[in-house]
Amino acid sequence: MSRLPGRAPTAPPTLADVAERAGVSRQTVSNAVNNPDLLRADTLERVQLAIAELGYLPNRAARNLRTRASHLVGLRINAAQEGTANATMDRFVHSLVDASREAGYHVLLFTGDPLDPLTGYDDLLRSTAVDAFVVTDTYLGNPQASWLRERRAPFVAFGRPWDNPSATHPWVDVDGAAGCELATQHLLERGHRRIAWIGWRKDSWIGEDRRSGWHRAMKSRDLPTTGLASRVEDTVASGRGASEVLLDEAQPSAFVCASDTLAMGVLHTLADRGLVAGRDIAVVGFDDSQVAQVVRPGLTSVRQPLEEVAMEVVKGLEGLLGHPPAPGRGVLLTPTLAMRGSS
Amino acid sequence: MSRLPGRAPTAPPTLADVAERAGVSRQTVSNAVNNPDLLRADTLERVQLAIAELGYLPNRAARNLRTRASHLVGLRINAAQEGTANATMDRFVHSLVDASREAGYHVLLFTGDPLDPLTGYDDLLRSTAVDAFVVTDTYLGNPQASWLRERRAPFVAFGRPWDNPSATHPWVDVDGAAGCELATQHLLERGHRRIAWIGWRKDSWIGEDRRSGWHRAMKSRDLPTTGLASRVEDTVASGRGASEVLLDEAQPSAFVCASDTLAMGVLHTLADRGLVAGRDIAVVGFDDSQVAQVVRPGLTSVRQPLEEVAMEVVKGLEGLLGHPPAPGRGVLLTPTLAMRGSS
DNA sequence: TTGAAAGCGCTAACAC
DNA sequence: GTGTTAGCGCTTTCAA
Repeated sequence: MSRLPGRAPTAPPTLADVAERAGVSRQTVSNAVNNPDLLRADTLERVQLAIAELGYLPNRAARNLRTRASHLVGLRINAAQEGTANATMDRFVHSLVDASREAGYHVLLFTGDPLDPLTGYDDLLRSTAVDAFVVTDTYLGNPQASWLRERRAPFVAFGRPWDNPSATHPWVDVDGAAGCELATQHLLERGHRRIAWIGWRKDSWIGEDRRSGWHRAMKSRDLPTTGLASRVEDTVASGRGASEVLLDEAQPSAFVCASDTLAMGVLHTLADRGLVAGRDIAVVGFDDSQVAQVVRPGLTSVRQPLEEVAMEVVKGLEGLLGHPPAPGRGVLLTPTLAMRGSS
Repeated sequence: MSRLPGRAPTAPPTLADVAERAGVSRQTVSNAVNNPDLLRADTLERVQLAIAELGYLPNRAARNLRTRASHLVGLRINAAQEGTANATMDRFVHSLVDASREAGYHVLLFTGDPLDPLTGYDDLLRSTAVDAFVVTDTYLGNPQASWLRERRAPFVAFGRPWDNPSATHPWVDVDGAAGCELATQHLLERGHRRIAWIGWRKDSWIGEDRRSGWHRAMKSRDLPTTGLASRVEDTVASGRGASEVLLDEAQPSAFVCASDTLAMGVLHTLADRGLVAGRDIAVVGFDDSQVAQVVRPGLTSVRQPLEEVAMEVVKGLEGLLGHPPAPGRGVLLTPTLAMRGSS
């Protein structure tokens, strides 16, 4: 197999290698790869044979340089919080990697200062390391959105632009209110009437959204909600404390929680008091975490369709990066309820 | 700000832009970035000023093409298994991304067929998309190792070459035997004498290694192990079943498990029988998963030092990719014990 | 339908 | 110390 001089014996074959072997010019090989219909059938076949024999694959760097695209999508991940029962991000990452591959993209991970939502984005952007971003940490609104927009950086958000409903960037989100409504209805169907809510502090858009689903379901049956709601931090201890107070002061027969973490707190309280989850008191969480799946007696939980989210995110990316660009709009997906022993 | 003709107004500045602004040649700018000590102080300052004013950052694709390096590390992730209590991979990913950044690398994620350990690697390698791989799924030995080695692909493994102790590639692993020995000793110190083991089937190298730690600790005190060990699948149900049998037939006062998943099964059995974990029977798991952290009464668990693992992996990568290459060898790290209510 | 020329932005090698 | 030249491997004109 002849090679250009000066190449290391292990260097991957280049266009020129294939061209030489197939007896055509380099451009013809390029066309065979990128615009096969331009070639005559027999030429194409010859080139493809050479490609297969050599195991040729286009050099990414060269292609990236020439096409001004990296086929890389940047995703910023924050360290998973210990002591909580949330693995949303991880399930999403897996799904995103899968969905991206089918669209010809790879996912590039980076980290940033959890307190500064912007770190990390800038460097990747200016060095043209990625074609676009997937932005996930929109729980506090997203300053990234306007920042990225200013810089004309393509991005799709997992999470609504809570703080700016008129934002025009593509986003995908899961309808937390619908999820909690589903959870509450499930409990109503089971005969519960005094259903308590344990959620997050009022400054969390997501928390208030989820709460509204519980509230809506209760109101649709003209059931009271006063005194049945609590807003706390997202920790097991807070969920435990809140459920103790609610149990004492409002006698609920069921709890809907904004997270599995809080729901675990409720399970602790029940066990402390010799109550059995699912028999004496029903509990529903949110996220369908591993914890929900393995804890006794199984925690019923709202499950986000993250595979779908990832697919929609990638659709959005394809729109953004396509020729011509076809910017998508917001997509809201409905979660499901994973039912287990706790209800 | 003058620009070369034909550039889109949003295109990032290039070396040429900086050179023009600073009144030097392009090469000098390149040197200012890559070999600052070659420049005279005042020239350097002038160039750096221009770089700052323009917000210049070298174009990755161009640099990659020229240097034949992508500064990307490939990591294959498999879908997290639902219904288990294992988040090792996710904690590792976070740590790896962090450690890599400090070394100037980014992590590129890809997926593969869980049944075929090789899919995904080949394409990235042949398209020179990554400089190296981090290989993690070595639980069945690692066919990737010899395959990657054959292709002269640099890689560092998280996991020992169980099936080939003479393998020469760099690897980092956590001493599971030491972890389980630690766990068992902890229980011995608490006064337990009949300590049972629940682990994985015999074809798991990792499982046998962990088991050996329990065995060693027991033997060091001349305690019997016969009838006290069980080998099952890594599911909650299996852990539950195994613990029922052991409890009936061997009357252990404590369990050491090869995973938190199995330990959760034990907790189920205890609850079924009205026994209290940590008071009546002690339980220790392995992985320090979220589940261990939030379940009642807290599951004592062996915690892998994944941050350290990631750092060592990156050290290995730096050695492999450095000039000259300094291939590292195996590194074995010792886990710690996260103590909680279950013991 | 195929080939020749140019150039993406950068850095290695060498000349000044 | 600084500038000039060449070329990494590819795709995009445009000509044949």
